[in-house]
Amino acid sequence: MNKDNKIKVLIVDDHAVVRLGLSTLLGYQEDLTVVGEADDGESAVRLSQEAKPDVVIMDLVMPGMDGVEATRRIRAMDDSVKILILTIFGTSVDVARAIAAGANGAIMKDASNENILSAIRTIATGKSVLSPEIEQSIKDEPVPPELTKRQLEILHSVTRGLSNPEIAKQFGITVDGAKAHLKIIFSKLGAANRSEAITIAMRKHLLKS
Amino acid sequence: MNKDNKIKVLIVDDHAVVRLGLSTLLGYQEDLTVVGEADDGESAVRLSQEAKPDVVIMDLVMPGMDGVEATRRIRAMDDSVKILILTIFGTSVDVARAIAAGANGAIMKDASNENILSAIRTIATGKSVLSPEIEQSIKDEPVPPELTKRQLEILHSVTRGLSNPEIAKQFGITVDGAKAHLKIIFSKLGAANRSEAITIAMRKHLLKS
DNA sequence: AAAAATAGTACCCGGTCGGGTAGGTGTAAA
DNA sequence: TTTACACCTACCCGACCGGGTACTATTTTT
Repeated sequence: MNKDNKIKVLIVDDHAVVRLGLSTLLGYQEDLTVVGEADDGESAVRLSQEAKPDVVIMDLVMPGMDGVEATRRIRAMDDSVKILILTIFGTSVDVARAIAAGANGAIMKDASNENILSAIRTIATGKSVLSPEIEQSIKDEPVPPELTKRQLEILHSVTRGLSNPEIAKQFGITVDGAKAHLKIIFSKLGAANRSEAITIAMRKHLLKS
Repeated sequence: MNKDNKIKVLIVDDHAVVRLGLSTLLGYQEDLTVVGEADDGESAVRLSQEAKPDVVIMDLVMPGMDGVEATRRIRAMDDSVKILILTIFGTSVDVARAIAAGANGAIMKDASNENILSAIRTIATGKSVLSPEIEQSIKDEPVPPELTKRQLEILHSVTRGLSNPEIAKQFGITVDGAKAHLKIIFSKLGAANRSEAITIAMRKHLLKS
């Protein structure tokens, strides 16, 4: 790993308590050393250049640049840096995105301290770590149903309770145009109507609000 | 507080990392001592009887009995125990419920270590601690629009995309009956139609899923 | 005991919804 | 250069939605 034979770890989490917990946990381990802590994506990217960690423990939900984007940038700069997603919240969809962005593993919020340590060590050797639940949920949702920008805008209007005539007026198109969009949205989401479409879109985190 | 003049603290959180972080943080303080840790509501109630803490640091979202219910029971048994909600996730509505259940204060996920410590000390003296954001959000939603059990069941069917005839069949009532429920749900939520009702209900966390 | 809320049935009516079909653009990949 | 897709228009049609009103019964609250 490096001359001291210790695995260098960078901790990235926006919660001070979690950072303290992780650094305490890692501090007790003889084969691990914490080389830095970051509380957002920008700092994470910067510190991973300066401190050259072997493993980055990365939270997903953070203010500013999120964990997925930080993962992408760190891996783009140096793909010898291994990244372990440790998501306190964050859904399986987010994790799947992070994996796609280059993360080497992910463990969920309910992980025990032992699980976290073994995950770090496993990842440091170059192997990947995926909890069975996450692996399953990635397979369950092979294609995140992609909606175009326009379709998302229209869907957002639907969540605000707008009718097709109202949507048409708002977007300067005809009612039939609005309906045409809705038809495609429904078929992409597998929804039978507006109500189900909203629920599905919420569940898949397609809506910002 | 007690003969050692130390504030006895019970830590309740289902995340091992957070518990470790908190106990580490509190361990450095001369006026604080950790008398126990719990990872769910049941253990929290039991330990608060055995360990007689002065302050309980309570997470809201936990498997099994949640923080709100645990708060209610602990305060019911002994209202000299002060409870500080430390919510990693958990919305302002949840916090408001916890306050109503007897919690003495709440701080949000982005609290610094210093904020957490000062909140513990403040609460131990009998004062209450509420972050400005939380205080504001409690005032913003003075009346959580209460739906009856029946209305929530029907609203849940709506989120699944069921039509009025389908809802009627499912509940063994007439279509007019289903429509009558929907009319009341809409007026309570201030929604113009099913779509807006779903969005509002989601935002106010009235739906379990 | 009276008032209010919940739950349910029933009818009317205009507007909306969703599906089908059939086209017309433009843009961006194969 | 086809092919595909996003975007938009147009028409038809049966079903559905939401609002209004009215009435009954039970339970809860005052």
